[in-house]
Amino acid sequence: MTSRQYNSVWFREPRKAASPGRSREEIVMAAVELLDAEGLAGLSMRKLGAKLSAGATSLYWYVAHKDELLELVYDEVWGEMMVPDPEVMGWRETCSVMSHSMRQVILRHPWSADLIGRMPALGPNALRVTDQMHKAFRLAGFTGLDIDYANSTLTAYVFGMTIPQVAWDAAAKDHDYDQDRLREFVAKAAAGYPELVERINAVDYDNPQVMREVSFDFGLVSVLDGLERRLGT
Amino acid sequence: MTSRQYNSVWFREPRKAASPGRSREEIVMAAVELLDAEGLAGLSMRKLGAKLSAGATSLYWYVAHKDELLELVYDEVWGEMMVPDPEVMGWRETCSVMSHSMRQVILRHPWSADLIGRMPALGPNALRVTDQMHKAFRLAGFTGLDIDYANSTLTAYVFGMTIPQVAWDAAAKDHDYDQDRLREFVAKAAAGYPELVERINAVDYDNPQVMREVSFDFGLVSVLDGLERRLGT
DNA sequence: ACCTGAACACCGTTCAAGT
DNA sequence: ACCTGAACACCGTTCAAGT
Repeated sequence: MTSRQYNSVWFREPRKAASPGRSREEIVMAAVELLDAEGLAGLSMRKLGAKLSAGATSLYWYVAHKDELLELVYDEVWGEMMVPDPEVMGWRETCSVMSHSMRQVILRHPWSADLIGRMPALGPNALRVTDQMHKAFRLAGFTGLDIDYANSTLTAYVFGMTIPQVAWDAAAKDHDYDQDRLREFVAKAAAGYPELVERINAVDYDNPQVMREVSFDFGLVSVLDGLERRLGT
Repeated sequence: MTSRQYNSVWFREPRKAASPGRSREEIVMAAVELLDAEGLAGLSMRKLGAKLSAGATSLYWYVAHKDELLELVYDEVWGEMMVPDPEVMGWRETCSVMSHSMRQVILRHPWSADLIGRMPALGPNALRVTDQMHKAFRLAGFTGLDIDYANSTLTAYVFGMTIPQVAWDAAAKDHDYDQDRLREFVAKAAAGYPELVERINAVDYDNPQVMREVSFDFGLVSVLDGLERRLGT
């Protein structure tokens, strides 16, 4: 395999821009725009180069390879997540706000869902968010490794809830938003599974967004309750 | 865009094999092997064709496109998940066993982590697992949509906990398993974040597997406690 | 009905050559 | 120091042509 040393993007000073639109910062910005518009599959070094009116391979002066670029855009996503100060909001409220923000950011940048399983979140923005969350859990009363565990649990919930949702949205978009057909499809697929059939009609297909919010909050409250229980109050 | 109708793989009868190693079943099996060996990026129609001693494009007789093949292998993964009968095990134990099984399956097939955000789980195996889980939550005392919500919450936790772990493993493998360097790297990256620095040395770098298990169980118990709380006992 | 190879329109990345 | 285009080794997919 590659067998390179662990020298992350984050440890090399970004090279200075020589022409307009060619700093690391601008490259990353353009990449995010391209990703938002065309998804992960729509980002190619060639297209990105063109967008910056540069030769496709010019970018390799600023980024070692595409994966590095993805590390950079991934952290950009973390940069959009909001974490209130747990000292003024209290830990539960902090967790709640942060969870909703995290979810919204991923839904806003669906391609980021694919990156979560691809590279660890080690950029400065990710670390800042994690740091704040650790603070929240420390203030809540967790100590030692339990701080990490509690944070992992909450983050896992948010990711796990949001990532498959992105997949659903993508499938729906790909197949022309035809809610009725999708519903029919699911009903047909679920036929023969008694438990599924039972409740398939209970689902409110007309207000999927609302149902999702309710579902998300149900789980969030459950997770926070479960964590609170660890505090042994 | 493509704008095709919602006609999933699951509704077309698989075409019969004409030569040995060319049924849908065998194609999927070979694909899983290739994926296990070389990861998602290592699966190409050409390589898969070669593995089956077929022309690269012969596969298109059995599968409409690569995405469809991925849907099939994805469901294969769901087929490996074990769900005990909740009527004999009780709901909490059922959830626990299923969660660990789900996690192990994903770790065994790391490429599956990438598919979770890419396509909905609508295959027969996925439906079977979901059906069983719904049964467990119904027996637990949940009713109506709460059954869906509870199941979503648990599944989200397991996915969200496991997917980023796969990313870590991939990064570690890519960078030569050098635990010491990785540790040093993380320490350096975390410098400047007081909460992170504080506990970075508490992490047991020598037994990462053990820590992960502990972490997973911590979160799992929390989630199950939180769900139980919804039952209002 | 099933399979093939050629062809098309793409990729990421390297590298010698330019300024 | 920075950028380029050509080139290499790949992709997924289509399709006319074979049996």
